[in-house]
Amino acid sequence: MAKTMVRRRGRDPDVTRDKLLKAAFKEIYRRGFQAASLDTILAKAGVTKGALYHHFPDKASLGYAVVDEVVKGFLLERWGVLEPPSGDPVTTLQGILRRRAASLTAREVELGCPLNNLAQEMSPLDQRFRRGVNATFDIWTDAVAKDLATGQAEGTVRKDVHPRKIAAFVVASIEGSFGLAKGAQSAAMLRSNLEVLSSFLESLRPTKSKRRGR
Amino acid sequence: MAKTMVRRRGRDPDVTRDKLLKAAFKEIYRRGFQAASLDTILAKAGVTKGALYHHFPDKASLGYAVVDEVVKGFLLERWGVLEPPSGDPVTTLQGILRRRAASLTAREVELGCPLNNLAQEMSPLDQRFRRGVNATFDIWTDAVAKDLATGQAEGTVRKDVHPRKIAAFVVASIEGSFGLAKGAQSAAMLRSNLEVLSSFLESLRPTKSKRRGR
DNA sequence: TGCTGTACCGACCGGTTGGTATGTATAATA
DNA sequence: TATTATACATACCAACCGGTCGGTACAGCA
Repeated sequence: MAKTMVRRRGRDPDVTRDKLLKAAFKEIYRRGFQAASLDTILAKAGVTKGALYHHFPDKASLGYAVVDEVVKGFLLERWGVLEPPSGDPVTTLQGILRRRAASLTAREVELGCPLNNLAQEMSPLDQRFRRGVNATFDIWTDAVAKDLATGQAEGTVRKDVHPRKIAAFVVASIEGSFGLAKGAQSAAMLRSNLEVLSSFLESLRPTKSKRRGR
Repeated sequence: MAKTMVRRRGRDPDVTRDKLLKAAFKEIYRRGFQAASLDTILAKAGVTKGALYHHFPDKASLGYAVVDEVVKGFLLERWGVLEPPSGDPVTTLQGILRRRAASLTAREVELGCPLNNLAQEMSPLDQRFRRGVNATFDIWTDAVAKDLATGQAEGTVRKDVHPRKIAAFVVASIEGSFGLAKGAQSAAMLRSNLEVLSSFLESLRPTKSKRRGR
């Protein structure tokens, strides 16, 4: 009740911060972090420079916050990392791939994966960016690896696969596919690559022929 | 003889242009194209602004030239695209992967693939960059696809694989692997991913068991 | 020898950048 | 109600950016 009170002007720090984060994300997604203009972000957010520098000490910190509070959730949600595992991991992963392929937007094909963009641009230039971005990639990879390991325990995944290795490869292939498709501006290429990855996942299932008993 | 004459000062346009290209490549590789400073490039090349703008109409054109005349050759050479195909394509590709994994430099792991960097940064911002970068990716993909098709004709590659689809996936996986490894700053991760890719390639060979006839 | 075009030099320019300093209205507290 | 801290607003700044422009040095040709 006290929180929802009158609120003259835009004077709500949480809302202001959020507008900043959203606008910054869009601008960074479009032009990259270094080329992103604070004035543009400010104009888009409808906020002044004073407000920005009240909430963040500098441009870099705004970027870190965008990674931690916008991009991270965005990615984890889109790749089903937040959902609890169900059924065998190969089928689950293939389902995610299929759904992502079906729901691609033109903007996604044009601009690629926001997390990967930041990773490529900023990793060599700023350790904190690198760590922030990488932490998210690790969460994703770990989730996939864990699913695969569970699948092995349940007999839906071959015993000779190394879960972490395969998980890292899956993530790399996905990001690489987005990257190539972004260069080629081709949703078809992206879908095709995701299909090939899906067939690769298929090969992780145990071979049914022969050796029934042990 | 006339060409090798006295040459007072640095007054040799080809040499000057080359210094510009080399210095620009390094600076762009380090910081990205947009963040690359002409003054830094000039200082590194030991050339003045007048010389730069004599050889190139603007910064973008310098960038295009770097792609066409430096990065393209660099990449095609490193991935064996220029070498004539020999033996079965799977073994050849695996060999290239192994050699690349063995010869990785710290700088490569830190900065990633120069062509992919440019592709990710500039594709959405500049059509000419996009086309230039993409032309090289196409040459690479085509070469792999052609090898695979030849392999199919010679019986060393399964008939049910779609050469271009697989080739695109291979290139995407390689670039994705470099990208992830760059973020993680891990040569080990890169090597591991290339190994997984190698095992994927293995699966493209015809299955020897059963159906001997036909 | 004089002329012309190429290759280069470097001072300078307007615009944009991230960042700061000062001021002020509002909300919380005493 | 007085005081203080928060949450902005705005004017301003030095540094740097890509790009321009007038001048110069030299090479080849008439």
